[in-house]
Amino acid sequence: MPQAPAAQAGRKPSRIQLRNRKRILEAALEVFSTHGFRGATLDQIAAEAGLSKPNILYYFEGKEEIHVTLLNQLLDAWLAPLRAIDPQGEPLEELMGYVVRKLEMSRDLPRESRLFANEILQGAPRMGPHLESVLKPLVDQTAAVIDGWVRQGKLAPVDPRHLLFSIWATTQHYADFEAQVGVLMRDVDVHTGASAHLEALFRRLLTPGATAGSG
Amino acid sequence: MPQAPAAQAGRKPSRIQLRNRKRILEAALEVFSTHGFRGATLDQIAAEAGLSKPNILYYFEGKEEIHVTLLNQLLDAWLAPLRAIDPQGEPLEELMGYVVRKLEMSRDLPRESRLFANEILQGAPRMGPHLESVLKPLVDQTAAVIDGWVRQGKLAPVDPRHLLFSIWATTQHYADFEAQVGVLMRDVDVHTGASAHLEALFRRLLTPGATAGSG
DNA sequence: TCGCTTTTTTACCATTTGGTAAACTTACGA
DNA sequence: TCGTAAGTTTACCAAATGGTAAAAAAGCGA
Repeated sequence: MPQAPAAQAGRKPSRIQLRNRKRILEAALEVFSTHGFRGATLDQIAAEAGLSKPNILYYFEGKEEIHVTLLNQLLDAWLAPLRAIDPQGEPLEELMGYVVRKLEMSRDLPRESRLFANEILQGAPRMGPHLESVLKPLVDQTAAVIDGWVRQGKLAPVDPRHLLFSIWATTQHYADFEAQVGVLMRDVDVHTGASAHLEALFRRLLTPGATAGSG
Repeated sequence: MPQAPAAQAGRKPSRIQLRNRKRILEAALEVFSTHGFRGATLDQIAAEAGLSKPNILYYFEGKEEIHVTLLNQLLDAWLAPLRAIDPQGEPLEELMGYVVRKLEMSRDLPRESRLFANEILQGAPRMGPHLESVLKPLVDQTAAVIDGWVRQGKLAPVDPRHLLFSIWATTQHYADFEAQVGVLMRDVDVHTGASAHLEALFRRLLTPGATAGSG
């Protein structure tokens, strides 16, 4: 067997291997996040990575493997802030901290956000199982924590899952819909305004006290 | 000139023409919204529409024209609820009504939402000018109305544009991220829960009164 | 029913694109 | 410095895809 580092589970990747795999994933992130899976081509990724197409296929089995690798790596980083919520912490501050961290991720890692959005938008064809096995248990667990906080009266009553949806939606919106946000808020410091706004939005929702009922 | 109804600006489209153009656009909405522009193929659209590929190209100049037609038709419907906000109305109820209408659209027209999301996600390559000429003026105008309401003390202080972003993000999330929402809230009545949650979220934000300041 | 227009189908094409084979070059331990 | 393994390039391919030409088939007013 003269060559086979692509799917090779063999040990100890060489320095070159490490460097080039990283380059490819970085290039692929750029290309996939802006064009989606089918919109991206291996040629684009190759050009962006400064490698030839066959060379890329020397490191990865195919287009799909690159995409899946990216997605799975991403999900971990993506969920880190959620894992960081401390059930022992002060409920309101734990959740507000989560909002802030998610907004920062949206600003600092917009490509990752868009990659993820593209995948989910198209029905999560390459991520469904992962959502089930990784995301769902974590969300169930977090939802239980939040429910506990609500029952203790430390938070205003909320549906934990809808709360998470709102946080994800509002924070990631700045990355995913950047093209639109850019048209509507030209040369303004978007992040600062967003931060203040989301701070108010979620603090008001979650602060316990009189339930703002309506007619 | 034996044939040319595709780009033809000529008058009076025949009954067949009307019916088939509608079929094609319906099929294209289905296909584009799930696969994105580049991910969709004319063959898929043709199959979905029950027509042959060349027949589709008899009615539209090409793939791009179908997409653009869909997008422009969509934007109008999409902005209708925003136009429906009445500057003379009761501020809080006008905005809450807007939230409700947007959430209903997300439930009833998820494909349209995803089509739009796909386009914006990829940098609005075929919609940029339209956003500029149609969306921006309308948003500027609405922002002025909301600002007025805030200055009159009828609403808690908010940045109108960030408010709109939050409304769009939270409501459209249920359509655009349906694949994820479905994993996390299996066989639950998502819409009802979402409605109650967003009602609380935005009513608390917007109800004037003590500003929920923080540290 | 005739004759003309509109609509649809049958064959094709050129390009793009994911992927492969095999030769060639470089890295590196002995 | 030499030989083997790792890495890279050149030259291809088959399938998919957007699109076209032209003939065949409906429609339809007179």
